[in-house]
Amino acid sequence: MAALGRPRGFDRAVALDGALQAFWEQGFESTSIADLTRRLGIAPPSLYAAFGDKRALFLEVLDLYYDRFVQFLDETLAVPGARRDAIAAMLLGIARFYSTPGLPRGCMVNTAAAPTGEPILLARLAELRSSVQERLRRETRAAADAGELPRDMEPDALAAVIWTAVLGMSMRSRDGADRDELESTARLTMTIWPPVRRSGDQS
Amino acid sequence: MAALGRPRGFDRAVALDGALQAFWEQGFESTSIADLTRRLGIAPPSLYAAFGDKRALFLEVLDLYYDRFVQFLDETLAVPGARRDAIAAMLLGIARFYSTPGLPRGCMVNTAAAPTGEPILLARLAELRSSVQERLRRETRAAADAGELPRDMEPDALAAVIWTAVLGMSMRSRDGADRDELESTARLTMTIWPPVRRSGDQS
DNA sequence: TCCGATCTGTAATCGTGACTACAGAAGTAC
DNA sequence: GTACTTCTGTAGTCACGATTACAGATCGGA
Repeated sequence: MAALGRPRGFDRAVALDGALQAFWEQGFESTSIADLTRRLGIAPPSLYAAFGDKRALFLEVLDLYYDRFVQFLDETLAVPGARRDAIAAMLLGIARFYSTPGLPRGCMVNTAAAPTGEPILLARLAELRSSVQERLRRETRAAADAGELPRDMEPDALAAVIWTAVLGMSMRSRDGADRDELESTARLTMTIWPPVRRSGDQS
Repeated sequence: MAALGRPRGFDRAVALDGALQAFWEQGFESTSIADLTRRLGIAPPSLYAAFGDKRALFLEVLDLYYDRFVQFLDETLAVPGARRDAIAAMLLGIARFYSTPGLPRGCMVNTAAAPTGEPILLARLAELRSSVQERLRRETRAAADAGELPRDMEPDALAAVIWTAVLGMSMRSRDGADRDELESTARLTMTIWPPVRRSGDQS
């Protein structure tokens, strides 16, 4: 099980996390290999041996980021009770996530990385966004099935508005919006969806 | 009045419009000088003589784009009647603008151009966004002064939500959302702001 | 017609950034 | 200890893209 040859002189997971920070802050294009080697304290050949080229490293970083984000979604949406409350909590949680001290501003998938002229990376980013949007649609459809939506409200249209708010909050965070402002937007956005008292509800 | 020396062999305004298209579609970084000279049909020295360097050209393009956008805002918001109706029309107009056939998708200031590593350009873009956001705030404050807002609704928070929708719609347009979807989002977003019957209103 | 001024096209220059050749170091297996 | 394998550090290579030098072209004015 022990690896043959000289062992790697750095922790791969730590390096990947460092690359995540760098790409998240500066995006794909303006994060140079020199930036990465300086930040991670390893020389270019080590980087290339461990992760492949810059694109492959970025894709791996994306997966890491996305997995964490999905885990957050799962935890937030798993709470029992009205779907509306879970989604409201999720939107508020995203507002807070986008304004977490110590983390880069906004969402890496939405705003930070825009590698124009890198079709493969752009496609992957779009795929991840699409996946989250689809997840939101599942939630609002479930809410509709549970009778939590007003009769004239399309679940897909509701999901689209919420998704639009997520994207917009990410950009506003990049532009310097503070936590209070984002939370306010999250709350106000949810007023689109009036709580529908279901037959049998208390209070 | 006639210029001295050999006259320019191309129309400066047409070239500027071509550069606008190119930057809008591809962003600053991945639009190369070669792209521009090919598209505009002029050689590099002519481009540099007419516009200065790439950054200066981009800034001039930005001004052109922004002036047109502000003109659109002015026209849409100048209609008499309830401010809410004007703002709803503006949001709907933006949804349509972001999905205009023949134009690049989304807003150039919001999404297309993200010249990471170009602080001056980033600052200018942020400045333009901030300016539009401030414009929205003026509108919602005016609406509040006119008694069009519910008592517990902060005009700045309302402006922030609308601005968030603008940013989000721009990104969704880039991701392929069609006109119907964006219009639906614009309408649903405005349900945040319930029309308040003012004393003396008819119907 | 001749001159100075300005534009145009070709073909460089020049810097930057991704990527790698190579020599040495540091492990395991025998 | 020796052979084999894999990592590390230095110092490149190589391509690409912004920018410009230079020679020729085209204009108004004398």
